[in-house]
Amino acid sequence: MRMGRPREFDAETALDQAMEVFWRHGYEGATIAQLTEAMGINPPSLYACFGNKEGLLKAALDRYTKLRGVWMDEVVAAPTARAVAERMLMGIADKQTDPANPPGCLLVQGGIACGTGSENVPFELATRRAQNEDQLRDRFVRAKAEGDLKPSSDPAALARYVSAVAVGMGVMASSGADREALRQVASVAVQAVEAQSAPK
Amino acid sequence: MRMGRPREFDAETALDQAMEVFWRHGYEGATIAQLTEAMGINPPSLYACFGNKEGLLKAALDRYTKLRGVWMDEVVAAPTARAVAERMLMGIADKQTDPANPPGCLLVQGGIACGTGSENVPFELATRRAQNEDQLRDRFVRAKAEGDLKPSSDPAALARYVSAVAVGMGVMASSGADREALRQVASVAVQAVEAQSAPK
DNA sequence: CCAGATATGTAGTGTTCACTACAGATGTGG
DNA sequence: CCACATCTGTAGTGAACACTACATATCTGG
Repeated sequence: MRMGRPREFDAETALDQAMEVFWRHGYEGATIAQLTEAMGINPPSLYACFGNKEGLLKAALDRYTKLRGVWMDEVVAAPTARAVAERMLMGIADKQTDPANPPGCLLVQGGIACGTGSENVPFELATRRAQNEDQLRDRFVRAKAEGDLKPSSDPAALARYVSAVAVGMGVMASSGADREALRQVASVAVQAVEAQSAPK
Repeated sequence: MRMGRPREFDAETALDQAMEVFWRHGYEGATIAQLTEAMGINPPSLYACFGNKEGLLKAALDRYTKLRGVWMDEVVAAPTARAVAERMLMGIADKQTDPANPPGCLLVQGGIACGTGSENVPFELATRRAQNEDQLRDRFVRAKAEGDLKPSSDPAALARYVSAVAVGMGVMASSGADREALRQVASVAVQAVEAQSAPK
């Protein structure tokens, strides 16, 4: 099998740069010119490697969720439902205001609403947010089985709630909320989970 | 003063149609062609009346927040902080899944991230979301003064929290969450406010 | 060192976008 | 009825967009 000329850029490094552009400007707001410049490549290299703009977004999302998945594993490893919620929301407050990244969350900034021809972009983002929610729900199901959450509690509703708060914090972060403000939101939000926890 | 030919369309009716297009596709995803078709007018009429695309968005946002303001007044008229939060979040669950409108909230769907040249669109939306939050905060400040909220509570943090949940619910609604799912989120969320309420 | 295969850079392609020039239509004031 | 002002519909405008044709460069297998 013939190999041909090897590519001169590192795909993952380039993806990190593309991720940041999508994160800051959204899918529709990001232009190929911005993406190629940030990635340090020319359009033909981008299309040869990722197919098209949407393919590049999906690759960036894969990378994002993969990194995030590692962190989520740590989150759900917390001992109680309350600790899970606290670790998650406090961590999100920090992550979403980390100056190393654009503010907010790529799964929100990427594109909540899109124009004709990009309808599956919001769907793609929603699917990945739902995966997070599922992971959280499974953890809360376990917490209920362990007697950590009240028998009357609804693990799915709790997971959906925590997800909603996380998304809301992301939007706030992208519109300028600072770390302390987000931590206060997280701190209040955790109390609802605490209210569903069994008395010790 | 000369009057000239009168316009043949009703500006508010046309705005309602434009609002729906922005709501469904976002600012960048909405095209002038879609907007003019929905409004039943031609581009020159749009530009004569609203200046440009961004002017049209602002006019639509003004109309949206005006209608919403009436409802918010009812919300903050609830007797307790808990009742305010419940009325607001339950109402939002219903409004954001009302089939008469696109799902979610225009102040979120309009555009969280935008491309170069539309940077002030997200800012414009954030400003209007902040107005809601301010109204809520003022109400919670009062609740604290009345002894309805604990002395240790932070009205600004509570208002920010409720706003965040509302935004998160909007994103969920736009990605397919049904009314019951949103009501469950609201129901859980209210418990955090309850935890900040003074024991009766 | 040659043939085939893949990557790269230059320089475009057609399409779609927000926006407008212009001519005709419809109103008001004198 | 005329001068003027504003609106409307047709038909575009230049610019920006996602994407690509093509020539050249750089690799591997034989």
